[in-house]
Formats: sequence, C-alpha cells, structure tokens
Amino acid sequence: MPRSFLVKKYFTNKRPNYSELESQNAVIPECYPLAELPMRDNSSVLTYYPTALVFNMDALPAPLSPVSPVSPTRPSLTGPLDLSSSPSSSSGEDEEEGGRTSDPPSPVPPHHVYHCLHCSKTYSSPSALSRHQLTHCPGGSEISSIPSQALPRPAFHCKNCPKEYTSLGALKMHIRSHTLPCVCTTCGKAFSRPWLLRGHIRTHTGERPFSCQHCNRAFADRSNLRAHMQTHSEVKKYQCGSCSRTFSRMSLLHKHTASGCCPAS
DNA sequence: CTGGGGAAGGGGCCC
DNA sequence: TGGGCCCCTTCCCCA
Repeated sequence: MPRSFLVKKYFTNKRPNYSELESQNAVIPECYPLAELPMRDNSSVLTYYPTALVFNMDALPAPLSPVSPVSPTRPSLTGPLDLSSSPSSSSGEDEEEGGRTSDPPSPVPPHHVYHCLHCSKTYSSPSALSRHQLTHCPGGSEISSIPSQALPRPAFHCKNCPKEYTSLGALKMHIRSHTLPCVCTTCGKAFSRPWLLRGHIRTHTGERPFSCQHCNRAFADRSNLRAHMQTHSEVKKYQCGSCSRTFSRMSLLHKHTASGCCPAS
C-alpha cells in the first residue's frame, strides 16, 4: 500500500513529468527562494471548494483497543519481514546512529495515550490525534467500511494534476512539487523542498554524513545507509510470499516477482 | 540477470 | 501553519 493514502492516484505511480513545469519556472531566484502559490492572474493552481470539512465522528468505527503493535503500513504479501520482534538482534538493523530510529523499540510510547479510531497509531495530544484522523477522511481506502455518504469530499484539488487533498497545507506541499522553488546554485536543478536540495548539494560537495558501523562505508542519504545495512544482514527484510526468498530491497523483490520466478504468486 | 549504490520524490509527524 | 526531519519508495545505473 502506498504511504500516500492522502492522495487519490489516478495514473501511474511513476514520477510525474515536470519538464513542462520546469520550463515554466525556468527563472527562479537562487538561495532558497520561498515557496509560494502561483496565485497571479486567475490561473491559480488552487481550486478551493469552500465546502466545510465535516468530520462525522458518529460514522466512524469504534476505537481500537488495545493498540496493535503491528505496523499498519506494512504490505502483507510482498512486504518486509517483521524483524522488530528482536530489536537487539545481531542483524544490525537498529544499530544506525541518531534520529528517532534509535529510540527504544516500544510499539506504543508511554506518553502516547490518544488512540486513532481507524488505525493503531497513538498520539501524545488530542490535537495531534485529531489532525491525524483527518487524514482518514478523503475517499481513502482505509475507511472503506464507512458508507461513502458519510464521508466528506476532498476539498482541495490541484489544477496541474488530478490529485486531491483534504487540507490546504497538504495541497500547498504538493504544489511545491510543481513549482520546484528550491534551486541548486551549482547546477540549477530545482527541488520541491529545501532538505531535498540539501541532499542534492551533497552530491556536489561529496559530503557523506551517514556511515555504516560495520564497514565504515559512508552515505549521503540515511535511507541509502539503511538499505545498505540490509546487505550486512543474513535475513533480508523483504521476503517473497511464494518461495520465501528474501531480499534487501523491495525493488529487488519486485524484480524477483516480475521475473516470473514464482509464477504461482 | 542480479545485487547494490546513488539520487530523488513525497506523505507523515514533531516542534 | 510552516519548517525540518523521518521514513518509505522508486528509478537509474553499474559491477
């Protein structure tokens, strides 16, 4: 299941072709320009339907209790193996440095006492919970059990693509992928977010702040380090549902299944 | 063909 | 509400 359950994806899951938009935004000020919505003229990419978002709590399923420790985002068949049951094992999965991943592997932090009505997620404050629960509102499949009449329609549409969002903030974030306001001063490549640009700048500077504790190999991206760590693990994270063969990356598993190795699947 | 690294996209969460 | 960061995912390329 894609993580982007906020978005209705009508087309392919491949990256959008921004070449046309890039040509439209060829002149963008350097040095971290501000992201702004192209509101000039009457050609705003924002389509705002002032329909109030009504969150019908009565139409929602009963709260989950107790909270399941199983991650709800893991795919079932082709998803990664659940290795979280042995966090201190020698797989090296949890040995990377810093960040939230170094937190204790407790599935529910003790200060998280507000449970989502739709999934097993918990939050430390009512506001955080209510904000999260809004993500279940739009034509999302995660609440398919709720009658469609009880669900509010997505209110924010992107004019450049068919995506729909439940909040203006989410739409603004998405629009940045069209406007690409962050431009590399070295090569001129544009990005949607400053931190993406920072990661890109590392390709110019050669900075690799994430290093493997097993082989001292360094990486510019934490996710790439995480993928690399899988190569040190004897039991890979992603398992074929048919032949039980494991892979270090989901993409490799997809290649495996697409190659027809396991036609029964 | 397979495995792995590099680069990038994008939604979620916290502050 | 927005910035920053996290995490997952995907594509491309190369050995």
